Amino acid sequence: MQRITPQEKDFPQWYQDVVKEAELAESSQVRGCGIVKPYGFAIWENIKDELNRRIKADGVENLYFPLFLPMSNLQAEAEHVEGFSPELAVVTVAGGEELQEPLAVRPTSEAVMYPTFAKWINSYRDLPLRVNQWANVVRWEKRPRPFLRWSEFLWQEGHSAFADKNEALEEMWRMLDMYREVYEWMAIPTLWGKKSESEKFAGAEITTTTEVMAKDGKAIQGATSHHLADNFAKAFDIKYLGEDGKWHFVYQNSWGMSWRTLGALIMAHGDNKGLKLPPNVAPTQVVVVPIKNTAEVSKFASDISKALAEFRVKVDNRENKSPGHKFYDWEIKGVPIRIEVGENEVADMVCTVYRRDTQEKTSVPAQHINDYVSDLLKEIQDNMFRSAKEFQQQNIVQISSIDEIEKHPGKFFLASWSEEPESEKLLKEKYSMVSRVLPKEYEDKKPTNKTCFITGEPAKHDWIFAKSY
RNA sequence: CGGGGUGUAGCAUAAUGGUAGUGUGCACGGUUUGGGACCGUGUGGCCCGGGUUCGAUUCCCGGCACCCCGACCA
Repeated sequence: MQRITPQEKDFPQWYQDVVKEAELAESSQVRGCGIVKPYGFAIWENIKDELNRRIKADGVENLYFPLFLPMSNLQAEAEHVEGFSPELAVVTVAGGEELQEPLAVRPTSEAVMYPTFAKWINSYRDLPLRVNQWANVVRWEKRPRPFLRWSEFLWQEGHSAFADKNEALEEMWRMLDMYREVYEWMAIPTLWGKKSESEKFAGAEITTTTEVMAKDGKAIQGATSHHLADNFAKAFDIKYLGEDGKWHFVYQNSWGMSWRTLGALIMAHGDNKGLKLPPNVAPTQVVVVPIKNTAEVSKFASDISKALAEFRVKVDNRENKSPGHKFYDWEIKGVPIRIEVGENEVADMVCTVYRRDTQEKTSVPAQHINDYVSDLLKEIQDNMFRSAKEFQQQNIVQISSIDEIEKHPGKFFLASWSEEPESEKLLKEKYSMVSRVLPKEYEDKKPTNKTCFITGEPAKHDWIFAKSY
């Protein structure tokens, strides 16, 4: 029975199948709002814990601001309101009464937090202010997709204010580095750097991004770190009295990563057997499957799991499921290592170890199982990153003319670009593709070609282009 | 918001103007267990409103919901 559509047949369907069959999430009664099931949420919690640890280690404090904000707050920053109005959810009635001023449900919290920042910040001694919140936000998107673009989603959003613009810029890049490292911790390589003018966050001066390549060659915007300059400071009147005795506007950043990371994780690693999880993120790193439920085999399985207690290990003791059924279940869920134990293993005092990434089976003496698993988890983690990196590099095609795009469906493109907004519009109309990122490593380099691949005008930098989710 | 499609059991599906069938799941009993076990018993269903008709799950009209394609999308 084929429960998962092969990737090569219909990639979006494969994705939906994996989300369902791996029991990550399901849809709810409200269109576009998803229910994250325990297995999916456990993965998110692992990512979240890792990210939260890094955020705190960088000296940022967690706090919490409300879900609602007065509509007028959003209108303070012109580009910001223009960018977010179309996807707002608005409350007009509360407590049985029509509200005098409607309340927006936050689509992001700049306009929620910054009026308060204006109160908190008075002196240069109050800077830098660096805070973060874990929260839900709502963006009523036209076409939702599980994890990647649900109407409501969980994320963290960091917000900071500095006296010095350069200090702010340093932080923006440092936070982007943090996101890149978290992705690498998930065995996912990213392409990272600046966004183009048209792809910037509404209200930002600079948006930086980590772009992930899905297995179908589409891009996923993995996390973003923005420099807001003094745009919001002026809109919300956030200023401080400097050492010079004069008033100055602050320079601000905001940076966020959502559970879209799960979508990236699924699409960057998954195969036709289902999800494939790197050990760092896997809620269960090792599953022990007893082939038979005899007393001896059960005891052996239990002993093995005790020997592996330092890892996230689980014994699948379900009595009414055949071994084959259990194998499929854990493969769909992407558990990195499966240990099969039956009468043969008991007799020989060995474990049959299956690794999800390469699908290989090995026989390992029971007394060495802990060392073996310890090494193998590291090896799987490294191997998954290596193969994802290799895949990424093999699927970036360098082109010098826009016409070459149609010869390479499902690829990323590296091309020298004039950075003209009009040329990006043309690219979008013709190939439904936009710029994804100006990789940091190319920012200070001359472009490979002198002329723009779209317009033929002088090129400024080499950029990455791709279709996106 | 434009174009197309679909609403039948928890899920997946079939047939039908006259008592709605199958698979799967679920529950119970038994036999099983080295790649999605088997037998038996049981559980459970026609999106909403109106019209035509002796009779509508079926035909017609309206509504609502969801899915797909497009536009939109830190």
